[in-house]
Amino acid sequence: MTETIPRTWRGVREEVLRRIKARDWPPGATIPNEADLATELGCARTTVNRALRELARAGILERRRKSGTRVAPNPIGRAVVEIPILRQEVEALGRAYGYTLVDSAAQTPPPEVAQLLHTRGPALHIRALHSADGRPYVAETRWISLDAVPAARGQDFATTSANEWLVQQVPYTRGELSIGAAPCPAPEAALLGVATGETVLTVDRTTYADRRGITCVRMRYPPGHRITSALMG
Amino acid sequence: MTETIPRTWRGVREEVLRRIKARDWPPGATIPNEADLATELGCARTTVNRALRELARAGILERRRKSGTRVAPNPIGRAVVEIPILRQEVEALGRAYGYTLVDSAAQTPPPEVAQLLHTRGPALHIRALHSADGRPYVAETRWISLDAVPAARGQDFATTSANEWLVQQVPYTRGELSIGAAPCPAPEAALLGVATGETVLTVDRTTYADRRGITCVRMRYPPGHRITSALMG
DNA sequence: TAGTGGTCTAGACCACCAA
DNA sequence: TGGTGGTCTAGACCACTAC
Repeated sequence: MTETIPRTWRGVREEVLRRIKARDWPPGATIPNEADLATELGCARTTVNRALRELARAGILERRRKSGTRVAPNPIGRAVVEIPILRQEVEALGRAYGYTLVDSAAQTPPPEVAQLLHTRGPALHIRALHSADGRPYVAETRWISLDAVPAARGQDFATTSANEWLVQQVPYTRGELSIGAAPCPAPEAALLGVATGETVLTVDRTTYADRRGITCVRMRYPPGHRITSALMG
Repeated sequence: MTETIPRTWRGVREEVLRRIKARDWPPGATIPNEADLATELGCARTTVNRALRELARAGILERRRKSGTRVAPNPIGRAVVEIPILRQEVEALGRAYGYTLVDSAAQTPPPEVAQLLHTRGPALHIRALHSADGRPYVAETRWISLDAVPAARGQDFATTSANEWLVQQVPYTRGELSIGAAPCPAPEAALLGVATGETVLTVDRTTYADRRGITCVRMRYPPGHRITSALMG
């Protein structure tokens, strides 16, 4: 009963997954190298490489030159949270998008912001409210580094949100995301229509182009909002 | 000034990104096919394919047979949230992990849970507290489908958390994740040491094996906790 | 039906790194 | 320094789908 494995990279991936689940290759175990696997499964090493690469990206395998490939000792689930432009996010829900700039001014940012942005220079401080069907959707508090994005100084953020403008103008290469629940300060609480100090869902995001900090933003959502995502096993 | 692009898939990726950023290929535009790009850049089509595939996975490009490859009209940022086993998450912080089973009983789940799990049968209801250095880290409220995981009935969750046991025993194939801030009910509030009804960071997770619901769990974190992640541009 | 991406192959060389 | 994964190549065939 030699079961035939499709000689495709997906077939190889399935076979490897099967052996992991069957504990032929338990967590932490080193699996055969690419060349041996290719011989055993009757396909090219390139095909095995593709399969193992995908599994490594999914966190199932860990690969290192010379020492080989092993089954990840600690299975880790991953969820991919998508961060679209807010206008599109709201419109995708079939609701009318609204945007209001509250204030915008070049200032010296507080130390913690300056550290995040890797700059000592001035930054543009922006507060805005995004709404859906006329109701508060999210309050945005943002700093934009004028060192990294001098063009932001002359930009009018009353009609186009900084969110949208930045995505279109200044591609970032990496960033950090932090989600929590924190008390909402007065200005943003007023925008959201919640009590000052009420705990709200808070998302912090800092983005960089290479090593230059572009912007850091704090989004506060009114009660009931949920961030959803698919989970990958 | 024909600048030389490294004939590697990363080099091709950078060149494509450069053209997108330079608006040579604006959002929505169709870019040359793989064969033409390979000729122009002086590399094999396989190399171009790899580069474009990676960009498509990152959401920068959209690819379809016959109609070709185009720049994604709506740039979408993606963040990958990792969900390790709680014990490992706590220990990775250099803190002592603690686990306490609060109660565990087979019950008929409420309708909303039954719907999530795709079952009308009984389910195992579990409440537990995970702690770090003796302080509450997260309160877990879980339902496990006894249809999908009959072995859970005889399992002792007093020493090994359901979190850990399930990951080891029942690989899931897909799931859903939902993050929000919601009032904490009495039993969990007591565990976390917060006031009943206080708003706390709440993470809901439902996992499936194929189409069978395995488990759905609600994690409630005490004030101050943050979920962090890297952002991919 | 023709054009485009998706994949496989066999071979080759390189880069990294544990022993 | 040798073993392993990382990648490139040139060619081939296949699968999907817009026309």
